[in-house]
Order: sequence, then structure tokens, then C-alpha cells
Amino acid sequence: MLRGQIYDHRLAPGQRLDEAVLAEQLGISRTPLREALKVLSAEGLVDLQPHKGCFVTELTLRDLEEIFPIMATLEGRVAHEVAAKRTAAQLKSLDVLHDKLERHAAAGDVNRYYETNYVFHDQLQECAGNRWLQIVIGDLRKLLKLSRHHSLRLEGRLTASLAEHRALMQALHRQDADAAEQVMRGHLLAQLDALRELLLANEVVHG
Amino acid sequence: MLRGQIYDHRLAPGQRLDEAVLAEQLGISRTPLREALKVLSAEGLVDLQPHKGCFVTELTLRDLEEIFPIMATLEGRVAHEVAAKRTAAQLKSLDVLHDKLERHAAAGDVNRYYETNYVFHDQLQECAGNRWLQIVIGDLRKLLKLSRHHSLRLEGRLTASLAEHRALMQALHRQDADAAEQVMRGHLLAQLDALRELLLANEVVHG
DNA sequence: CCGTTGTATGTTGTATACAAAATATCGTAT
DNA sequence: ATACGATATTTTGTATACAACATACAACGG
Repeated sequence: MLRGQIYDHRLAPGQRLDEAVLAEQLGISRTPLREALKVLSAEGLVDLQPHKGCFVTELTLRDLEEIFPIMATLEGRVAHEVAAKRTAAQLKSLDVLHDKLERHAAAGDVNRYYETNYVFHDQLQECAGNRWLQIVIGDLRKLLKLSRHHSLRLEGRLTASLAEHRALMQALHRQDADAAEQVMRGHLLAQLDALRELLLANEVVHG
Repeated sequence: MLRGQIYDHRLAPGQRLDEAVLAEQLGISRTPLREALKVLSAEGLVDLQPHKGCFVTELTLRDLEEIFPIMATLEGRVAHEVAAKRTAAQLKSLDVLHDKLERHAAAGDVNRYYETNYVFHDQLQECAGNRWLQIVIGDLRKLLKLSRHHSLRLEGRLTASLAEHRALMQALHRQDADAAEQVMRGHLLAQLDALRELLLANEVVHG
């Protein structure tokens, strides 16, 4: 419940969380709430300051500049592995997901595209077969979900994203590991570029 | 306290942790203990199974095979960054640490070498200036500390490790980012090779 | 008038008591 | 004798009550 409220900004970044108030809102006592906050703190979603309080994490542009290159490296590695060791069945399941992406993009349905994109990356990690790599990437992705801004909302980004996915699928089909890695790295870094543009544009407007 | 007890295997891998017993041993009540276990669980040091209990994580050889390549990738990236953007002062501080490594190696002091090696890698990450990269690497390192086996104990590994560090320093001096990355990756993967050898040898002996 | 210290208030941190779930034990029946 | 089931016990999960700490404000002294 807390994760959900943080992701959709009902609990806004930077906001202080009063345990008593929050516990009552959730209809539980402070004990399990505190255990939950400890977990979220370890995940980096909230900042737990001893004797001070609990604050929802605020991701700065600088954080994004740091995290995305790491994601690019790790997901690039995933793509490399999958291209090298994929089975025909795995490729098939990825093709199915990619087709969904194509359809959602054609329909201009950004939300469904976003969801399917998430599933696709998850499936890809599954195929890579490295459990810990999956955990590390998952942890970082949880963090990135803090920034509600979706780069896909940017003019032309959806089309570009789809093109990158097409290139990735091609590389996977011809088992070109190096190409797959490069495409995936580019895919992630392009998202960062789009996000940066979005955030800086926002700054001009609001601050 | 718990982390310490887990690392030095006073709480052994696989062992079940009884909350009441453990709380009494630590001289605290179950409430703060449970909060601590939640944190350790998020770090991956213990496995918290709902309504079942808490178990100290056991790292298998397979886990190591998965984690070390990730570390190699990430620390390789660190080395790349540092080689590219290091200041003269940073290089100096790294040189100082490397000299310590040389001395401890010459004295055959494996423990001090291990400690200094830890500080060196930490310092290197500091120089890279990517806070999140440091966090991710730190999280993985905490996990690796679960396996008490030090590859340095293996015959000839100390010498090899030192040689790798020398090569790294040379790459940093001449600002050869690609070489630094390659050396670092090799350094981590060589540790995995050594560990694998150690573990498989143990298996033959014990079962 | 500013700085410091004491006190009051509120929030975090901890302990204890109780409820719910899982496991172990014992008895019974086949 | 073994398998199944009910009960008893242990252990996890939750709620409440209390203690410790931090902050804000006010009073006092310089």
C-alpha cells in the first residue's frame, strides 16, 4: 500500500510521514507500519532519519543522471546474455510481447505501451537467467519509478522507443550479442536524454 | 551487531533465527530486533519467510557465479570513469593506498592486504563520483561478505592480485580508461576463478 | 537586544501483552 | 504398524502503553 501511494505521489517526494497519522490512515498500528518503513528505507523509497522522522525520497536530475547509466550497463549485459544463449521458445515469447508493443504504439496508447514495455524488460531479464542481475535491476527500477515523469510522453519518444525495440529484436534474432548490448544501452540512455529534456523544460516553466 | 555476527558466522548460513532467543541474547526486545531483521532481509543477508521464520542467507557457488560478473561490470565502469576524470590529488591518494598493498603483500600479511584492498576499492568508487553506483556496489559487496572464503588464501592468488592492482594503477596513471576497465573486470573475474577452485576443492574434501 | 538555558510538547524508539498461524505431539482408527 | 486428525505448543504478527529523544518556545542573564 505504501509503495503504491509513493509511486502515484499521494505521498509526495520530500513529504514527512507521521507514523501515528499514517498508521491510522492505513488502519494498522505503528508496529507493522514501522517495519514496512524500514523495508522501504532499505529500498531507497524513503529516507529514515533517526529521531527525526521519515521522508519520501526525492530523486533529483542528478540521481537520474547517475542511475540511468548503471541501468544501461546492466540491461545491456542482459541483452548480451540473452542474444547469446536464448532458446527458440524464449525468442518466441519476446516476439509476442514485442508485437503487443507495436500494436499499442500504433494505437497511440502510451499507458499500455509503458506497461507492456515493463513486462518485456522483465521477461528479457528472466531469459538471461541471472537471478542477482534481475534483483539489482529490479531495485534500481523501483527507484526510477519514483520519478513520475515518463519520457514516453515526450514528442516523438514513443516512435523512437519502438524503433530501438525493433533493432533489439533483430539483434536477438540473429544472435548478435554485441549489437543487442549496444542497442539496449542506447535505449536506456535515450530515455535519460528524453527525461532530461522534460525536466529542464519543466524548470523553465515552473522555477 | 547482527551483521557482525552473520559475517563472522557466529550466526551460520542457513541457521534459523528464533526471535525470542536472539532478542534476549542481544539484550533487547523483539520489536527493534524485528525491525533490524527487516533491514537485513532487504539487504539480502537473511531470508524472512512469512509465518515461517528468519534464516541466514546461504550463498551457493551459483550465487557467486552470478554476482561476481555483475561486480566486474560495475567496478569496471568505476575504473573507466576514474581513469578518465581523475584529478592529480585523487591519483595521489590511490598511489598511497597501493603502496600499502605492496608493503602488506611483501610482508605476506593477508589480513592487512585484504583490509587495504577493501579501502582501495572504496576510495576508487569515491573518485568515480557516482553515488548510486557506489550504493549498488556496496550492496553487492555486503552480500559477498557472507562467503567467508577469501580467495587470497589460495596459493599464488595474493601475488596475482597485486599484479592486477599494479596494472590498474598504470592504466590510471596514463588515463587509459579502456585498459583500466579491462584490468578491473579481469581482477574481479580472477577472484571468482580462485573462489571456485577453493570451493570445489572443499567439496572434494568434505562431501 | 541577543544569546543561552530550561521547560513543555510532540514524535520517535522500545517493551510488553495478546492474537493468529504454523508446527509438533498424541491418540485413534484402519 | 501406519496413516490421519484433533489438540497442544511454539512462534510469528499486531496492538497498546511507556520511555527517550528532539524541537520549539519562553524566561532569564549578559
